[in-house]
Amino acid sequence: MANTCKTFKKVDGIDFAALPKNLEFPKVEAVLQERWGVEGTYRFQENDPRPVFAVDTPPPTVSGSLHVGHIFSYTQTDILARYQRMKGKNVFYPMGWDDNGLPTERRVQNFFHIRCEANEPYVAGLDLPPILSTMTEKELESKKLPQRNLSRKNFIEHCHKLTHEDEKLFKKLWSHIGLSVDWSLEYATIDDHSRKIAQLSFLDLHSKKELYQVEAPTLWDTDFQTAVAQAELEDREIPGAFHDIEFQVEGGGSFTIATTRPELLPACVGITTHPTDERYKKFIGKRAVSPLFGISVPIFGSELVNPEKGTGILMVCTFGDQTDVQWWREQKLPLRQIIGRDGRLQALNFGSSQFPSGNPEVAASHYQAIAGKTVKQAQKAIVEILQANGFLKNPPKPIQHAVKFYEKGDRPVEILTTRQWFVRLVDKKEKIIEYGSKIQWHPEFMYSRFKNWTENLSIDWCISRQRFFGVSIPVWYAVDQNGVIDHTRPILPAKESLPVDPMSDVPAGYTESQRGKPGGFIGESDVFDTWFTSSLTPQLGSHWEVNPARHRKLFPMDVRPQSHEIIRTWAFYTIAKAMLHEEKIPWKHIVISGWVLDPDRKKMSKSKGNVVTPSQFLEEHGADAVRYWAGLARYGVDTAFDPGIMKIGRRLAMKLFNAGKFVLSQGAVEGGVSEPLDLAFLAKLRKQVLDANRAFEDFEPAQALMETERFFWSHFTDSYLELVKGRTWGEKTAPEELRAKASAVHALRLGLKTFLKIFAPFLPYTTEEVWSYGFQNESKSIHHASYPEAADFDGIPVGDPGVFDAAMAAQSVINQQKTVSKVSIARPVVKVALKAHPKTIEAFLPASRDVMSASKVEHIDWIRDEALAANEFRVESIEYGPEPLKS
RNA sequence: UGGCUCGUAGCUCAGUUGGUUAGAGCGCUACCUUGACAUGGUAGAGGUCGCAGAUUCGAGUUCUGUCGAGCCAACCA
Repeated sequence: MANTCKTFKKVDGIDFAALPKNLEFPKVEAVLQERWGVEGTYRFQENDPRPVFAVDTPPPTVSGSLHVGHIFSYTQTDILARYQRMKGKNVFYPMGWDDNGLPTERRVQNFFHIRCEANEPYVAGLDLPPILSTMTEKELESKKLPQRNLSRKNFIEHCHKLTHEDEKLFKKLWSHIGLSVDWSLEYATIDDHSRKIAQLSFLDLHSKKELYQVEAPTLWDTDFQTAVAQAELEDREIPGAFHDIEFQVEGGGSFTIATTRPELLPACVGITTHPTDERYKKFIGKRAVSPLFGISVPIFGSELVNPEKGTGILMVCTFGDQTDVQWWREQKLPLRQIIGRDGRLQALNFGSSQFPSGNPEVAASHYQAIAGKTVKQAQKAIVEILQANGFLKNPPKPIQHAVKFYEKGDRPVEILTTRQWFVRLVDKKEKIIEYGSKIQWHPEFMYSRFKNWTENLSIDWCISRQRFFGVSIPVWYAVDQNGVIDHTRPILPAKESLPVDPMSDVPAGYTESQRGKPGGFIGESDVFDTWFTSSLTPQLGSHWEVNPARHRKLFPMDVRPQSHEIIRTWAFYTIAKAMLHEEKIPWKHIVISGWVLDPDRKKMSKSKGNVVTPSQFLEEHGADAVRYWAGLARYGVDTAFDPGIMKIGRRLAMKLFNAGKFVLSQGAVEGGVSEPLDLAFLAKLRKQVLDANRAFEDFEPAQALMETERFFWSHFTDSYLELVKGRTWGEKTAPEELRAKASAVHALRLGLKTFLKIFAPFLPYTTEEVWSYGFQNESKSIHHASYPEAADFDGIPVGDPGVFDAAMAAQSVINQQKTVSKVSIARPVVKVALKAHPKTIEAFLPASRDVMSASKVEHIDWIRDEALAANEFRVESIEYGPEPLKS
């Protein structure tokens, strides 16, 4: 709808009357996205001498699910980047995709209903359609279709295919929300460059002797069938039960242990109790016999046992938990592995040296009932047998207890003895903490999370995973003449040959025909923990070991934005890596964003079904409004999802647009700022500029937004704009009138320009649009304009802010009187008697013409009263003129 | 059990190094369609700052204790 107001006219080729009544978001967003892309507005200039501001952008896990949490934290980072860009920095702001790893594999498996099977032959050109496009999940489930087995190579191809599609969705969202990312710096953690850097990291750590490979008890997820790291564990409260099982002591006597894992009875390797426990200390040094399986095990004392817990005496198994591992090491107990990699109880040979049963046949018959079962099924079965044979002293006592899970898994982790690669970290805890302390944490208290975690670290970093879609561990092993693999001397590739895939590439000095043959070699099939690669994001961006000049320029980076739940993984590993590789910190600042909670203040998660999808809110409120909501949140503070805040953001954007239209339609005029009210306003604005700068420098952009917004409404649109309208309306001819008008127009334009710039990092679309109506001669894009600073006000006489305060207070008190009298604000006032302190009157007088004009007051009678506070006005009497004519 | 964070108006949150009468927005109520904007404007009601002590001339702000919420870890036989 075209605007017909007489205020609007054509200025500098812009027909303000033709502009829409309000900002049309979807249209403007699309146009500007296109323009920024074409003009390369956010391009990093590698050969530019300006100081760099490098952002270590989190590569999002490409899992196809986008939620408001993404928008929230990425927008906060973008705001920082935009501020630094306007500060004249050469901003390095890449985007990566974390597309490998378990979440991706799981999604690909479900999406195509496939499974990776190492022995399956490769099928060239295989391109499966997504199964869920032809049937619903329910139909799929009811049909019980078997998953199709794919070769490793075919499986990886499908992973690439799906992640590529998912990345497009992310990119679309990022563009819509207005991230000022340089898309020419796009990368994926599985691409050749990332694989190369990750493998270089491996070689470097290997040469520094910080890597080792060992066959040892390892945390194992039975669903994914891979080793996992301590950092990837989480506790979950699940129901369980204490089972009281009676053991006989050799040479007489008996006792009852309490266990939550009776299915591990065949894996029992010892019994322990507290050395001072009067009930049991007589048994220490003797041996006990496990019921059902008749295996003789030693009884030993240990300070670690809590006499209060259970029955005060317990069985040590292979392996119930990490304490079992400790006892196994200390007491040099035998190994009785009964749980297989698939989480099922594997076949055992009772009577062998490993399972020396007193009665192998009986043991085997008991075990037959649980062999091949999952842990859960086996538990149920063995409880029945124990009960039938009278070994269960009491009915199982249900409890609720915390059990360790792999954070992405569905069953508790087991501890299995497997061969894995580790990075030595436990011996460097203090040094890692020291490096962490050299980084500035925002908010500061997040450092204690990092410190706390590092202090409690007890296991080295297991970096090998028995998965498929990941970065290969770049080693081969020699196979000797007897066909035995020699793990002790891994064959490493040359740096120049990276990246390599040991499953298809051949080590130097061998030929492909020797693969897997005696006297030949075998490639490592394991891949890296995804954190091994993503802990290198700064190095991926800086091209560490590949381009030294670029690395020097970008590393350490300036800021790492991330959320707090991955301090123990991403932040921790990144700090450790930078320290191990170069004795450096990876970034100067780390900024921790809070979580988005649902309106009931619960954490949003897919399983709870309370996830809000971002696109609907972007469409409903506009990108700037959503950004406003994100920009208002302080770092490290969780924020409830609240569309109400977005509405306010939209209101601010609209107001900026309309105020911009009004100011710019005045055109630029000759002259300077001379009127006291205008100088007073600019003096206040100057302070606002200083505050905004300080807030950003302190990493508190929310503060800048909040304060500027308040100032914008109260001092600009609601007051100053209204106060000077009288001087801008209509055709002016008298020199004094022209001068007064010019003063207002100059101050209005400087004010608008300053507000646009301060809001630009938060509201990039609205500000760019309004900027294009009047300030493009200063800078094509507002996002390259210089951030406001005190020097912008040089050459303008410093006004007395008191004039502005007095004018605002007087205007307010007259408005108030009109409201109380229930007359319109436009009602003329023939005469008003105002009471105020003499000093307030003195401050007011220079602005009296503007206030009288804005409030339609024809005459003021002053009453001096020293008892009133500063800027306190009282209406003693008021006489209204007739209501203005309505047209 | 330990570490960290939070507790201010019905709701969402500000409140800088202690300093007049504790602020904003939303919501609510009343009024006003004035020439950038009704996706607007003007005003009003609404709070013993979780609780109890201590320091101080003075505490929402500092200290101690306590209650409640959340997070991270330890324990988890």
